[in-house]
Amino acid sequence: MSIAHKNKSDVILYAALKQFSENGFHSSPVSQLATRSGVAVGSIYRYFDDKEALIHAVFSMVDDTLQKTITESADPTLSGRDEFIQLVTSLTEYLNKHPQEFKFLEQYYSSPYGSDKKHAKFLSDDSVDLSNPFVNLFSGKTKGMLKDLPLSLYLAMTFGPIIFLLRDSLSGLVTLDDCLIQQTAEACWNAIKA
Amino acid sequence: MSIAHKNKSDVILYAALKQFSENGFHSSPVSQLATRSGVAVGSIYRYFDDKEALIHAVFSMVDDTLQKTITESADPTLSGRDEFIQLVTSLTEYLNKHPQEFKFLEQYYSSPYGSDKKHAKFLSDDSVDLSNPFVNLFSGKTKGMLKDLPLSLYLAMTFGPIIFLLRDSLSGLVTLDDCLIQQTAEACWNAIKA
Amino acid sequence: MSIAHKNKSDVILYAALKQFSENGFHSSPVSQLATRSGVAVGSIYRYFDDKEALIHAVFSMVDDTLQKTITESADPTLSGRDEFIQLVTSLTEYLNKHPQEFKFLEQYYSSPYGSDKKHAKFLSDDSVDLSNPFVNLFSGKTKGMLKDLPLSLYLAMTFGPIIFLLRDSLSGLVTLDDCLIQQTAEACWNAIKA
Amino acid sequence: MSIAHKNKSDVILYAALKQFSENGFHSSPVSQLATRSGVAVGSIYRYFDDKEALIHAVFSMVDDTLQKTITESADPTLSGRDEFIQLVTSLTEYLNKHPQEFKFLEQYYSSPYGSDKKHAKFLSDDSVDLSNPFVNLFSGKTKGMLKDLPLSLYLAMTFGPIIFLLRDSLSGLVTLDDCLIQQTAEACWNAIKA
DNA sequence: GATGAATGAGACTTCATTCAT
DNA sequence: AATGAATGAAGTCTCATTCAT
Repeated sequence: MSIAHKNKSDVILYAALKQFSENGFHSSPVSQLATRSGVAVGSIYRYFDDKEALIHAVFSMVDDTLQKTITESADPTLSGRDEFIQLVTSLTEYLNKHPQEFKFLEQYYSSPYGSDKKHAKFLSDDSVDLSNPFVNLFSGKTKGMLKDLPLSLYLAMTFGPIIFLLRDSLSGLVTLDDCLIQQTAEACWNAIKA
Repeated sequence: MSIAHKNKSDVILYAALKQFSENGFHSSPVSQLATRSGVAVGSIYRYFDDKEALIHAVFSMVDDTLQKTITESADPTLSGRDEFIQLVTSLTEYLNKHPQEFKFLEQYYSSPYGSDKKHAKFLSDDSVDLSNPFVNLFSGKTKGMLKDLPLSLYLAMTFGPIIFLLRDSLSGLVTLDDCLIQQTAEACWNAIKA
Repeated sequence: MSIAHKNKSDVILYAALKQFSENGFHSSPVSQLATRSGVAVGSIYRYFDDKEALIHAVFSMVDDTLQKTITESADPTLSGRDEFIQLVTSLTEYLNKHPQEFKFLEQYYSSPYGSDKKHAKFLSDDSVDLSNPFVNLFSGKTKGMLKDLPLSLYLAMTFGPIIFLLRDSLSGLVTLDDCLIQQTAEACWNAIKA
Repeated sequence: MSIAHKNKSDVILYAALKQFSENGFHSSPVSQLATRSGVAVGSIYRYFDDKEALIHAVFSMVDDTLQKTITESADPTLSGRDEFIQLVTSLTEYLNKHPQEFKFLEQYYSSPYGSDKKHAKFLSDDSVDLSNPFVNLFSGKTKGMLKDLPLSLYLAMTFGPIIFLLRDSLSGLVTLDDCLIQQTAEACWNAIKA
């Protein structure tokens, strides 16, 4: 099915993701979103209550895909260490290959729009959410393999470096290749392993 | 020297820092900056070319102070490990006690305004800048004490977790006390030590 | 004949009367009229040229019914005074029991839409229209019973108080019961009787 | 003092009164109000929070002047009947000479904006407001001179006919000259006198 | 005949910037 | 130097109307 036959609301969502990640929310007038979507301004308001609703909808789309990606990469047959490395690697690779999604998420979480959600499930400290593969991992299989630290620190030592490197990668300061990703994942593990 | 006698441009800068960190660039009309500064709108334009110039000036002010703070906390008499711990601790404590500055920097770097500067000196990968105490440390005293990794990864393993925790702290998800800061600094070291 | 089998254009007219009287012309988007009518937006445009035509059509419907009601209540066997009282009472009771119609008329006449028609037949000074029972009454049977005043003043002393009270009734400032209606009709008569 | 030197907010208020009375609230875009005021759109928002606030401000201006006019025309030395005639005459003459004010008030009270105030003091049933010369009159001097009717009916018999005639006058259906005004005032009195 | 998605003109409002005082 | 009233471009959103299905 060609893009021309896609759901119009999906067309708008993708165009908005592009526009937002390139220009930011405030430099993305609805008129421009409309142009990029190939629809009229009014049509956007048929699918989304207002600009804010559109932003949240883009977030949901991005977040859902990210979650599915990571969840699918979790391999319970691996050792605790190897599953950790695997998860970190998958997450980093995905975001590195999807810079628009990464930029959007960064912007969303640091904006008033995302302050509710605080952190996305995969980037967050929502410690009760066992559906998060990372939280699940830290709460289960790795017991005894890790230093005794608060969950929030496990998460900070995992996501913090990744996010930092992804930013540098976007800025062109760093080339985030497989080797560097591997090194990063191992360093993260070393930071928290017993 | 009381605030009343300060340079008028400094008064504006401080008021702008407050306003920007609390409300964001786009919810900070110049008229409001003027009110909070206790000056007229027109006066802001005497000291700064336009709103964007003011934003960059606030950044310079914040960045300068941050640099000075960290540079002053560097203690060459300590061992490589201890100096690292010391630097990380100082930086984290400073930003934790100055949430306005942290919020401003976060916002600045994720905005079009800060995309030029890429990363502030202390949060960055500007690898040639030996005046940055971290770069200086990784390039000198710690030689041989660390795994052989790219500088950018050293920096990512240092700043990434801090920034992540500071965000969580601001969101109220985590209490960033001395103990957690100490644990974090040590974990960072473990991540990169040989 | 149930409402479901009514003429589609009548269904639209009734829904529009409701909507207009409750929300006013400008807070009644055609889409909402469609929803309340249970028809599609496009269908409204099959029966009415545009929104303005619909408004005029609602007026005609309301005005026709009102005329018929009053005309039917005229009783030529009564004395001039009693027929006057009877007409005033009927008109007031009808409008008091049909607040939607009254609200609509008020709105219509005070809007650009109704400025053409000036005044509805029953509320007007259309002095040549003998089909209007009031005009008919003032021009015939009551000759000699009334002070010598212009017809427009007869009409003003008749309809003015009624309209005023109906407004107050709608506002909840007054309870327009049978007693008050009777008192009003008599006061109107006293105002103009010889 | 020429109009050019008037308070700018007054200039806007007068232009708005004109525009609203001629075209109605909904056919008076702020851009047109600005043009007629000879100011930029933005300037209107310096003086009034939004269009609604402007509408209310126009009402206050009109209502204040009307109140003052009527209050000043009250003559306590006259008999109850003569003071009543005097008040009715003054009110009618004032509104007849100020059709813009009359149109505005009609529109205001029949709009959502004026539904709070229900009725203006001089056109209303606010029965406790003795500062209203009419209410004051009906509650005092005329005791015993009037039929025993509810205050709301006194008011309806007073204002109803006037408003009706003023509408007809605006429509050109009637010429509201001194003679007709006098006849009306007397008919009103006859309607309620004992 | 009926439908309702699509359109885009136009309304309201904000706010960076200017400039006469 | 300081002031703040004035400006108008630009943004968000609504809704009457059209037209392909």
